[in-house]
Amino acid sequence: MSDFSREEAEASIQNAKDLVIESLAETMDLYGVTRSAGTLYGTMYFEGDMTLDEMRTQLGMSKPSMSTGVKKLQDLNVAKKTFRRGQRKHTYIAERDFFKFFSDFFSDQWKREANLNLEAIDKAQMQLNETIEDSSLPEETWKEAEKVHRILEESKPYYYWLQNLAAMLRSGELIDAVPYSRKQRKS
Amino acid sequence: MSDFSREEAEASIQNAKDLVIESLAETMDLYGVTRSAGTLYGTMYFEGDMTLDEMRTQLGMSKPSMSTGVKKLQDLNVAKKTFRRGQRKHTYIAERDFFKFFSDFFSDQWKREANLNLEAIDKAQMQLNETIEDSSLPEETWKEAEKVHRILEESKPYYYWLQNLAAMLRSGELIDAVPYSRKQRKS
DNA sequence: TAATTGATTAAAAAAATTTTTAACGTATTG
DNA sequence: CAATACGTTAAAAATTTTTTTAATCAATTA
Repeated sequence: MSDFSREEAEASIQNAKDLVIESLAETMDLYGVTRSAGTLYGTMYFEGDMTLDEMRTQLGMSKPSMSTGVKKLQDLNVAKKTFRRGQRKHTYIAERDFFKFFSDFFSDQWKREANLNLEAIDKAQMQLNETIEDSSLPEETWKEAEKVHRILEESKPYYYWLQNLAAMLRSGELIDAVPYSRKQRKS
Repeated sequence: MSDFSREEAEASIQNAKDLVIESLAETMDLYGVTRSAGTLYGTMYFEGDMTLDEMRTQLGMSKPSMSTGVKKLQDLNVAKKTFRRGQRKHTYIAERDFFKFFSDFFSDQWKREANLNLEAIDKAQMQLNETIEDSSLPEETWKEAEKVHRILEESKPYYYWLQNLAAMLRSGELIDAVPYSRKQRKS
């Protein structure tokens, strides 16, 4: 039976895509990507490789927007430059492997976070030691220095843990330690 | 020996704190918190409970800023309202347990992300099925519908995996599966 | 219960980010 | 090697977000 005209069917397909594009864009917000770059990713997600002009046509935005958008997606490793034979324009394709994205993104982020904070803690503790070792200061003062030193010391295990987690994620260990299928976990 | 005056020592302690406050604020950017709310958290991190007016004095900002900042931190579960005996003003204290923060934050975020996308995928696939089942359409059209359907189907394992990861994180399983100490992992 | 203090909401101002238009540089092709 | 097409950078415009001031609401106390 023929419920749909061809045009209706194609509009319906586009509508289905849009539902997911919306949802992907909303998600990518959480990964520090603007809504428009997220929508661009979602659009590319359903296409083969695309030129900047094709993107612009689909999204109705300017070409520099596409250029910077693609750049952001490349930084995130979710878009790659491709070669299309006999095509003068540059082409780009979306990375569809979310596991790879997850691993790259969070292992980088967590490693950076841990290193940044541990470095600050080290510097702060060295500076605090100068005060702590100075016996001529009033009790109140070096007690405060010791308190701050202790608070910082107590936070270190978290950052070590985060470094270890990042390493496990990068190596693939973590991915495989969690089941891939639905409701496989005990209830 | 007396290298420091008391004032110098106190300035030095504050300087040490500031190093870490800066670093915490930069980190919290990654968790969707504005720089100023991040700085507020860092400030509270080294203090006991604080009133809005104490915060404002320390940060040199307006009281409504403190009010909305604390609210954001409460939403993130990194600040809690406390009771200070005989204190009319409200007081708040920073949560220092980063493990708890990590678990709460990411298990929520990942669960939301998985559910949101799986829901969109479901709706999209149902809509695509209408086109796929319509035998009167040109081959090109239902082939496209099938392709999109397949792409979506192939992404599901990732979201199931993410749901499982979120559950493992919430239950504490994941935290304990990763070592807490430095360089414990094989090199 | 009136007066006062403190917190939040609303509206305005300020600041930061995103997007576009326009200019520029680079590379490809005839 | 000239001409043209493409991509990126720069500057301007537009939008969004953040912050503040002002007003309102709520609660405590005298």
